[in-house]
Amino acid sequence: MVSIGDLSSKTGVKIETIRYFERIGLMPIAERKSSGHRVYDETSLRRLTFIGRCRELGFSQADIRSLLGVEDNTPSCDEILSITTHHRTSIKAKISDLRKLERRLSEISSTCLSNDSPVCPIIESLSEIY
Amino acid sequence: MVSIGDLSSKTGVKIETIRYFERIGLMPIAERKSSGHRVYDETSLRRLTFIGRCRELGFSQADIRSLLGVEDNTPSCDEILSITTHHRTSIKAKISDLRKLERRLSEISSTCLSNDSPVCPIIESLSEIY
DNA sequence: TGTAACACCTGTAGTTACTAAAGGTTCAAG
DNA sequence: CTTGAACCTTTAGTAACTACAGGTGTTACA
Repeated sequence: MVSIGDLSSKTGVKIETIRYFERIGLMPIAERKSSGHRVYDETSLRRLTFIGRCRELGFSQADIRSLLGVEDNTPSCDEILSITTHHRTSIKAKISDLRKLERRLSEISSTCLSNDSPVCPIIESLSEIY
Repeated sequence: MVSIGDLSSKTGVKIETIRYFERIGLMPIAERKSSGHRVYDETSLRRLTFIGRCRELGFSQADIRSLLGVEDNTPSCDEILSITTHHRTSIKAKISDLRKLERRLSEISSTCLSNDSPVCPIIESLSEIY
């Protein structure tokens, strides 16, 4: 039986965020001492650890909800794998988008390096009307 | 002299977003017809085109503000190159983070494929307390 | 036993970068 | 002259928290 501060340091999830997770239903409403202070057991610790890791892996709250079976019942192995695969796919897409961006930016930057004209070619190329 | 709808279709920036840009000071307060309808000239078109392209390149609003010299005066070529380079660096960092994520996810997924145990190894590994 | 420092409580507002909706005017075409 | 599209303002909603204000509880030490 630990306090919210202890739970926070064990999981690396900030206190405010734990309370927020309770508010939005990702964490169950914690039991309280007579003073109103929250107390947690190992089940809570496991659940918050899970949420924290999912967060580190970039899963959305909606995904985490599904993985935890918050609104529906506990998901099957198939459903879990499907959520994970879907997330991987969107990460790959994001990587490819960012790589394109990076290439464009490097092209644009290169126009500047060897230029001391009064007008900035970066700004010019970005404002150009076709 | 064009309407907000025309400006929107020329730049690909949604009407609501144009009004929003005006509200937050990225775009100057537009001149109005007696009816209150906004009218724009080519200067506006160039400015919005610039903002739109920056947005596509993933620059933050703060960056765009600096590039446009909204709060300070017009930035020098050096400042422009510095903002651009900084942005590139953070994109590269993001790419490398996402790649790590992707690898972790693929490891995690692989534990599931060949397993029909009653307990999901993905969920287990993510909830595990050390 | 007193008191200081700290942990905890609730509730609300702020963040980024928009998007959408409600409820009303104006414009342009037939 | 009417009708439908385009425009206006203002406000609220989104994701996923974070931070603050103003108060109560707990604990360590003198």
